[in-house]
Amino acid sequence: MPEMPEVEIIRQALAGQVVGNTIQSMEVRLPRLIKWPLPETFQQMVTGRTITAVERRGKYLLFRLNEDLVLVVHLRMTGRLIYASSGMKHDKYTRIIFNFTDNTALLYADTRTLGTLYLLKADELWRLGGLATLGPEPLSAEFTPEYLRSILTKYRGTVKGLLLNQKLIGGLGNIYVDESLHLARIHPSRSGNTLSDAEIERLYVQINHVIFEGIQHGGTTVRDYRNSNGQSGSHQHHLHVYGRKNQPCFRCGCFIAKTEVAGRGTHYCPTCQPPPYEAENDNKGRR
DNA sequence: CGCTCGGCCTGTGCGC
DNA sequence: TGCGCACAGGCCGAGC
Repeated sequence: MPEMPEVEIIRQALAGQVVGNTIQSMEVRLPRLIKWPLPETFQQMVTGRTITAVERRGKYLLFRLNEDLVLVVHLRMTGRLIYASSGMKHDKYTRIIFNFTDNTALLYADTRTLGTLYLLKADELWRLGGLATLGPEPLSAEFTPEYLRSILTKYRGTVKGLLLNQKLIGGLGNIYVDESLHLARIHPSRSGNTLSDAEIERLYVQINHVIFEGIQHGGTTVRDYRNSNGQSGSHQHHLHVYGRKNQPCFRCGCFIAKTEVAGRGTHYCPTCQPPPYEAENDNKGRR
């Protein structure tokens, strides 16, 4: 579900809603979502703590608590965090509830229950593998054209597989990968090490562009995504290929195709994004 | 080591 | 209409 822009929108809203709130009690309806420590321990440790900041790294949300504790939440495919005023009804997908002393609450809801929660000491975040190994994020100073080139040139798998690998770039997911490859006019099945300098530059620009626009539009709501106030984003109205199978490409009018690349449903324009053999011969010819 | 793929879950939508 | 199957925005770990 949520990719970096959606998680960032949630973070921004929650930062204004829950910072300063103290957790009075915690209700665990589905213990298996709590991966560390044991649910009972988690519950004891979090009770009485105050939220001091809400941060994000890649698609992870980090709630800083007093006494150097960090509550880490990953929403996976269908997780949602909702700030609830007192008396708000919880739907049947509400799995975990943090009740605050002012009678408001933070609800963790999740349809497919793939989400994960952790509670760690600030100096033990390295224990969380996926978080500790996150690569540079789009829009950050560490994410440069040179960095993108350095990882592409030694990558023999598909460029889509590379972009989805959180260890190489943190925060991209299926929608924004398809969108950035389309705008950069690169076929998702191309091998990373076959991209020309011009293609790498275009890809760099478009990754930052789609992530920036996604945040500007409050995220992309395909089905489950909502911000912490329960509102949808609007970036789905600005998508060029994702979810547009058999609809005309905005650039050339050809029909958008859908296949599978890197194990994921993949949308692209067969004309604007020429398949590997063609594009790679093209590059050789140019050099 | 580098990369691909199945599994984890539940709900929805499509084709027959 | 009803039913079964494929697929869904992510990640981890097994396996090649």
